[in-house]
Amino acid sequence: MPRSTEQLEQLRKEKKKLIMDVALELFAHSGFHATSISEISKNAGISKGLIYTYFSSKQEILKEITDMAVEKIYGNFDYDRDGILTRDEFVFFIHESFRLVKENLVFWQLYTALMLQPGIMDLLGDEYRNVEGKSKPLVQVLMRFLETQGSPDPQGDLMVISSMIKGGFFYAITVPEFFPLDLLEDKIVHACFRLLNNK
Amino acid sequence: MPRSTEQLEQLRKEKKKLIMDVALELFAHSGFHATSISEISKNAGISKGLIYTYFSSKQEILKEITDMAVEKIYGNFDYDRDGILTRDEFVFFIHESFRLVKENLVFWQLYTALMLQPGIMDLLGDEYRNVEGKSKPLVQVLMRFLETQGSPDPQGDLMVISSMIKGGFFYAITVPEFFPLDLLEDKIVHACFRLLNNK
Amino acid sequence: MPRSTEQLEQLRKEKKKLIMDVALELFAHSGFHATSISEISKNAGISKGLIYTYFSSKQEILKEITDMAVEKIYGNFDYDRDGILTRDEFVFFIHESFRLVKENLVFWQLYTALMLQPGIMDLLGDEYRNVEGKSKPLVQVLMRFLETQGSPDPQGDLMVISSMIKGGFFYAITVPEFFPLDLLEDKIVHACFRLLNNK
Amino acid sequence: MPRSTEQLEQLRKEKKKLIMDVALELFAHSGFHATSISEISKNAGISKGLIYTYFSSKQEILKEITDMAVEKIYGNFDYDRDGILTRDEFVFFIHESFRLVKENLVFWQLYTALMLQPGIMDLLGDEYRNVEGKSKPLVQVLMRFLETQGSPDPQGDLMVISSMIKGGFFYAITVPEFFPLDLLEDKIVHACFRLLNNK
DNA sequence: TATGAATGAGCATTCATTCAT
DNA sequence: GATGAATGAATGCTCATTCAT
Repeated sequence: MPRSTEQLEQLRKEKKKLIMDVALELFAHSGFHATSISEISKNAGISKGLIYTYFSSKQEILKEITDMAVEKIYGNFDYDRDGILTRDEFVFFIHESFRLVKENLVFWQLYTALMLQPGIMDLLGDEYRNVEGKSKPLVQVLMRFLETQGSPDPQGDLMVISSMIKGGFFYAITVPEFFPLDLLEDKIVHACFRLLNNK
Repeated sequence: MPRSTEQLEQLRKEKKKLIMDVALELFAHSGFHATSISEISKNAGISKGLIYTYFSSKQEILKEITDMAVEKIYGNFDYDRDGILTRDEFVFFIHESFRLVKENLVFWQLYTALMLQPGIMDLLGDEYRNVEGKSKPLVQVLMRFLETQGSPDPQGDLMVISSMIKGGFFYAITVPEFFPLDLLEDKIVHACFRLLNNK
Repeated sequence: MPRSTEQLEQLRKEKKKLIMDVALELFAHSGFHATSISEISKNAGISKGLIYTYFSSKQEILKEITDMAVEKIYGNFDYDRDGILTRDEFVFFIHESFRLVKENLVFWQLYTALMLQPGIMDLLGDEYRNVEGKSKPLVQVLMRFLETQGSPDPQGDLMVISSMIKGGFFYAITVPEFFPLDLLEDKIVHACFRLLNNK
Repeated sequence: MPRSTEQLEQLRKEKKKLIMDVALELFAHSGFHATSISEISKNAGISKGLIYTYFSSKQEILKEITDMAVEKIYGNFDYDRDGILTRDEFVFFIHESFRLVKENLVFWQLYTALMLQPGIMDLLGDEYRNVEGKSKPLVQVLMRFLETQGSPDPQGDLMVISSMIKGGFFYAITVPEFFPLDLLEDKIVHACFRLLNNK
């Protein structure tokens, strides 16, 4: 007699997650192409063939990893609320962003590496636009915030602040031991206000 | 009559450079693993076998590309001079850095992608430390500059300014069309002084 | 309460037949090797595993298909009766043969394809000799018929008539739309008598 | 220094032919799907990889085999000349056809097996129409011949004669030891005239 | 009986590398 | 120096078969 449907469903979910976790780790560490299905299966303690019960191809593993991460990351990141950021919300927004990056370091490492290799991004098709697409409103929220703060040059400040945050993320992802991250966050928040206050 | 030794030497150098240029372009565009020796040879208009008279392996091409680029980039970048930066020198320093990045976009793209994949970095061995190693004094020069400018928190400012520059580079490398780069540079320089002035 | 033994037996038989019917269709359409057990199970609406309670291997499905078809086809084809064919019986014999082919087109297609691949035939072992073996008396009956009809060259006529019938079957199997089959049958019967009459 | 172009060209041609010969033998014997590239390479005494220097895929080997055989077979088979067959030409035509089949038994075995598996034929694309296409005028020539011979039922006779020849070919291909082939040819030719004479 | 997750050998194909010419 | 034929290990993937449930 077959196993109960729920049991099976549960089993499938767990195994799928296991594969994705292992794959994410390996992809981030050695790159997509340098990671073989064989390696993934070995690290996951399963057979090569089983992977294909859960994913139709290596690419699909990548795709689903991206989807999962994007869902997980942006899912509960309600930066947009009413579209208007107060000062407190802005502080919260930056710290929240850093928290997300720190909590998903491995994914962001993979994602950043992916972004630098258009060849792979193309494989992902529309999915990747999830990430890029979802970060666009973020820029708009930031822009509006700079305007409400009375910045005399919102566009210039946006560039500078975006760069600062992006750079901070980059340090967090590539050499987290280089700067004490919590300190870096504070300094960045602080710097933002210093820039805004001496309009 | 055999050609003179120098002529031969010259020919070798040119061919080697050709191979490295082609390889860099392809590595940056499609990634190291997705680029085959066959492709490199085809794009360089030579035979597969010939590549192996210049390089002992595919990895060595990557290694030498890194060496060459580091040499070329940091070779004539005398940011250190007397170890002390004046304000003008600081401005020059940032613009010079951006110039270097813009002029070698493809290399930096490859290099950044590489940095995100320890797996490949490890293959390169000590060579990669050239880049990291050579950038350390840069940080020190910056640090001293911040101190001479009377920054009340040189370490914090270093973090923030480093992040800003790194982030700017990242935009330059990944989405150069996103921000007008020249403008971005100016804004970053300007922001630095705004930060330093409102100590 | 358990079902009666016969009921169970009946169920088993029906399921087995279902599998064989589905398999025959798929084998004939895409070939033995290109048809997977997975596909068979899907088309039969059962699980992969269940197939193995009815057949010990993929090859065995093929074997049993052949057996079944041969049984079905030659089982109620009493061409032999008293071993002597009258003219009417000869006519009936040819039409009956065509009917068998037309009614089991898919099987004959598979069988003919199989015959052309000794590799697979070998796998089937003795079973295939069922078909070849059973067709031998057929040839003898034919031979005797030609003799009784006073053919001056029974062996030659046997070759020619056998070829004609075989060729007709081939057209029926591969391009049934090429010749109107009923017409073809008539013409063949007619040709046989024309050949026999102008001894 | 590289080998001379002609030498290379010669080498390539020979090796390509070797691969195709071995592949044809194996395909005909065990079928396309049951024959692995590994087997082909082993039988040809070369490495697996080398096959891909000459053919881009397994399918392409099949395609080129078909092309080659069709070229070879129909290339010097001028059945059409002036479109009109005399009696002598008709005799020559049948014997020539049998000769072609006997000389390329293995190919025709493969080809016939292929025809019975639409799945594979589709892989070949337009190429296969070469064979089918080239045999169409043949039918027309035959038809005209029957008319000039004063057949009262050219269409019926075409069916019967086509079947006879096709069946003869089938015996030649599948069980050449069954009928003495030369005898079979004569009997078929003879039967044709018997059919035509007793209009 | 029936399921489908799991296995692992096998397949077509790719590619860094070697070497005879 | 220069070529490209040749190699064979490795890759992504398939599939007949097994087995815990």
